[in-house]
Amino acid sequence: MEESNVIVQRRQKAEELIRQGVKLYANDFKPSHRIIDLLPAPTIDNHPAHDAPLAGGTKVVAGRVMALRKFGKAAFLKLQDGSGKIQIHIRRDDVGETTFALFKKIDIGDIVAFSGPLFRTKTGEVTIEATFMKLLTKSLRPLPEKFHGLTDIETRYRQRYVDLIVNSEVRDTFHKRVEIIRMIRDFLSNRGFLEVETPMMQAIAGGATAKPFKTYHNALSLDLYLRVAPELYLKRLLVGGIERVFEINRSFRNEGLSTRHNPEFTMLEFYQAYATYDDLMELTEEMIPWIAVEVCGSMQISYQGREVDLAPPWRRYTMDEALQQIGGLSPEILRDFPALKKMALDQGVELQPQAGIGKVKTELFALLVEEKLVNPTFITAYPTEVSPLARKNEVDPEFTDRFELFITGRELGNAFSELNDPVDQRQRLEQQIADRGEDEKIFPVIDEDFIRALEYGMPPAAGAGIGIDRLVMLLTDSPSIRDVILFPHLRSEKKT
RNA sequence: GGGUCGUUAACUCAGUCGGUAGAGUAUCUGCCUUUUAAGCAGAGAGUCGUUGGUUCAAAUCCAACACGACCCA
Repeated sequence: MEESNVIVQRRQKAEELIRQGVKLYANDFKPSHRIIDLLPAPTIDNHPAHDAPLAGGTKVVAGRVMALRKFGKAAFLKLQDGSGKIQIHIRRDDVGETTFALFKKIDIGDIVAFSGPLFRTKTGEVTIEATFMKLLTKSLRPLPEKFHGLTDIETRYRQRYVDLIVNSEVRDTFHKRVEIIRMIRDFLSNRGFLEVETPMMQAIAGGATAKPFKTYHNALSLDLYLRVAPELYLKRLLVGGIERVFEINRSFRNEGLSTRHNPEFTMLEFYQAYATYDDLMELTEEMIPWIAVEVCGSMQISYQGREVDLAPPWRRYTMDEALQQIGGLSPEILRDFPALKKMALDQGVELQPQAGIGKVKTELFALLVEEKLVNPTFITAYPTEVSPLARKNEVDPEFTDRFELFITGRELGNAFSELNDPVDQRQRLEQQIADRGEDEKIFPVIDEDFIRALEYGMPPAAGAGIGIDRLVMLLTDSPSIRDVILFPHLRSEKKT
């Protein structure tokens, strides 16, 4: 670790304080108030009221020193706790020689307690007139510069603790993330859904087409995989009689990283017996706008400079309709497999030789349509070929009763009426395994226990998965998934 | 995996034509009892991402590598 002169000086200062008998890391002190509770409630335009009366009496606060303006025998400083910031005024004549001498050793970044009455400065700022000060934690490393702050993206992700100290909008984002997840819990719980936890370590990583992480259990002498989806376990619970069930938790995919992909990510999956994908469209269309209003204050939000209107009802297209009306394909070519395949190949799509028309359509959809779906849009009627766990449509078994939800050009959700015919399910999984290409890392084994569970009888049901990270990105206007994950994965820091 | 850009003090950034390192903040010293990026005077602080190459001379030119960002696959 680097030892800049600033850090060396701070270590020396710390040693000097120890020699003077000052505890650098005291933990025998409790604040009486959160800072935010001392400040007048903000007015509608978010400015603190300048004439609101202040609470009387001595207030005790603790927090991190974020700014320091010294004037010889007095000083102003900004103290930040988990709730907000307040200004402290300290004068030698108020606190006495001894405390003021200690105060002179305080650095920006130290965690300090102050107490005293509230007053307003001549500019109207609510301030604590300190009559007492106690060092709680000495900081040995300097915080980033006060004006520009910390902007280096790599440092922000690698040292998120610093990012959180100095960038209030980062704190806001993660508070909103928690709020969004809590609202989803409330929404589903209020509708009779039971929250469960299912295995993250699975002997067979099923439920999605994705490459898993592998690990090993010594005592069981067993290869295990980090799950790529909770789906097959949640459906076992439907079999078990839990008719409304959901899980919000991590899944893991051993694939590339991007602004939209982190190796571990958070998914909501929920399943409802005696429901169809239509019911889940309605549920989703209700839930997300409700969250948006609570978190953003409106159903009309802005994402990376684009206006997005989350007000229901949302547009619905079948995949074929979307390919025609948005992708610009003719109805004729949609029925002409060779022509369609040639078009895909000409556009640079890589196709396995055994790819059927459903796979080709899905690839063309991703290429030609997805990014144009800015306002929320349900795409329905996915080809059976690309939907091994979804129920076939009663009228046309080439398609499934499935939808995906797109907002700002990104897939946010995936849902379908669940396939609960164990014979069909086995055939579909076997077909998928037979069809997989050399490079596709679909898990090469059927989860026989899942089939066995279906053989006991799973009630007709529909299930949906919603990417929580992407939902949080949308509602916090964050450009990268790394902005909504506290500790995103990066390559190892260089060791030199 | 491919392309483009970036990496200089703790932080934010300059650095011209290749001539041996700069600013602001932060830090240290002195002055300063209502400041708001406080002010004034002074000081210290660098493996210029790493390793090679070209050159009398490299932060600067070339190559490889590392890490990051964005775009593409």
